[in-house]
Amino acid sequence: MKKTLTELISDSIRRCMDKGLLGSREIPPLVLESPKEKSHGDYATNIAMVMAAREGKPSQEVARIILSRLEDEDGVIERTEIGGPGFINFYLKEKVWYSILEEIERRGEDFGKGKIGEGRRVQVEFISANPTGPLHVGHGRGAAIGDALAKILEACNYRVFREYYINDVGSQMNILGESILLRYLHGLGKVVEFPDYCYQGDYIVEIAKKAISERGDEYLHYSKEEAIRSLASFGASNILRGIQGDLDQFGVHFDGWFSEKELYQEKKVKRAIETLKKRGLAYEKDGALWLKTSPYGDEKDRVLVKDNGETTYFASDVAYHKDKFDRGFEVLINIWGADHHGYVPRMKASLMAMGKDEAVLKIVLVQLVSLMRDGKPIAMSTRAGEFTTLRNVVEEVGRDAARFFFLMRRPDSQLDFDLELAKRQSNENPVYYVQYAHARICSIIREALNKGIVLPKFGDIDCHLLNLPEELDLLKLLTAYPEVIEASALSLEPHRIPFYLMELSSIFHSYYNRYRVISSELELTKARLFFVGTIKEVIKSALNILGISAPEKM
RNA sequence: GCGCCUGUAGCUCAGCUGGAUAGAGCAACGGACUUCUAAUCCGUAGGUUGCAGGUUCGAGUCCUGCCAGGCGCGCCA
Repeated sequence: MKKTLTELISDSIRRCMDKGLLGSREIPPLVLESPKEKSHGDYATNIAMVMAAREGKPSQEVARIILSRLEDEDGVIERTEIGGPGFINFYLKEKVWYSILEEIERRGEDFGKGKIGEGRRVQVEFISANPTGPLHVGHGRGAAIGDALAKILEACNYRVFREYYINDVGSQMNILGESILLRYLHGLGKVVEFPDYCYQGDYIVEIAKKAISERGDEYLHYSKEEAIRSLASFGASNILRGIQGDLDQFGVHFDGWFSEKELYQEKKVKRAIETLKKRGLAYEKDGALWLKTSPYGDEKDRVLVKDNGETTYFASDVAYHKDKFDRGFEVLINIWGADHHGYVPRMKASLMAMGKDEAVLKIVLVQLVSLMRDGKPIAMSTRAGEFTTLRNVVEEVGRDAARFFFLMRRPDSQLDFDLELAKRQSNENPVYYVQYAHARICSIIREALNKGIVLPKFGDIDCHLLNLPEELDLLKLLTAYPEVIEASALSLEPHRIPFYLMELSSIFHSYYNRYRVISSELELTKARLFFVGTIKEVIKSALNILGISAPEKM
């Protein structure tokens, strides 16, 4: 609807310019908003005020000129007015809102989907936690956001590929191997010291036990280096399986798992470095090889190959991102923990060094999660790490509540996650509030069927019976649903959808308490029954995008 | 020291990319179940948008400087 109206207005402005009524040549970006105040119409635009300065005329007059050439062929506009400092307010005819009901029926599960993606291939890389331990709540937030964004983009006609980058190379792998080896030796009765820098969690002990039961004392015959390397790889694959299990339980599935180790095995890091050298963007200094990132906005150049011949983590990342492009992705979205934000400029710079536009890489920074219980923070030490795993949280509060809580806030604001609140089945908990609205509608429909009422189609109802203020508000919200999805996709902000759901549910609950859907008046019953059915569909669709279930009974 | 993020009601947070009188939920108080699910609803109260300037018709939103909190500034990953 917004789109239709926007076109009407810009057509009008164009006509005014053609006839010389307006002096400007270009139409500034047209902003159409739904005013909070109902007395300001269904939609309002500030275009006259924006143009006023350029035109050298008072904004009210500009507004009058624009309105004078407005041609509403389809007859969607009830009336217009010029308000306040020069807003143009539009009041639409009721029939406009009813048309959404027909659209929801016609498009079914596709309602809400848009096409701004134009089939572009986008890769969403998220979580990408090192395989050195189980996922914690912070990863959970990244997982929920990454997965929801992927679904949002899919709904906007992007072709989405979800990928997990496995950081299975480097010093943390050595530490993993060493940690397991020490537990392994201890398990075989050797006396060992367990240093602070090693991974402390009990899962390391479990992996060591597993190594013992599967391989016996085999590793005792290896050299220390050999044993560490072998146990690191044994441990990493075990931990990775655990991570996959955790994600499965959380309902997150990847299209691809990309191993850093394979990046090296396939010589992709070396080749990426060669490419950069050829472009004259890598140079040697102090025995190391540097990438010129500073010309592209980074504060200094970065090392690709250390003076000892080893490549840096940055080098693999450069190669990894080059590989993403080589695989044909047009847009890259990385979900990162906010503690990596210092890394953003150099990553973007490296893309520019490869001749890419930095805008094709979008990095969503996700802030920390503070776990709480009844308003009190839970200590997050590595030592007491057990309770902060994603698995434990999901087991305690459930998948739906966990997802909703993770998605409720803007990614870049810190999140307080209260376990007791997430479990509580009461009005303090927004998850159930939304799901309950869905279940209630299902219940109404069940009741109607019990009474032998045939579920109506759009063609069977008289929409004009739906003229209560609550009904019109709900219709307007349903109309806005596709716009919410699109805005989430453009801003990469999934939290807009939980907020939309809470608002929709709120008006529905209020409507439910005040009026009856099933009554003795058959025509009214039919109209309302169809109407609440469309609300149910939209709630279900939105929950589905968030990866949350829409129960029919609660 | 430099950089990034955050600062909005007692608490947790929105605020549609600069719009009209800043909004929700929770907590508090008072009400509503013989009617499609009370995991709900209705009402009351709650604000110097961290502080000070600036930009303009108009600022929670943009620019500058402070203050507070978090994070980052490696030839670690």
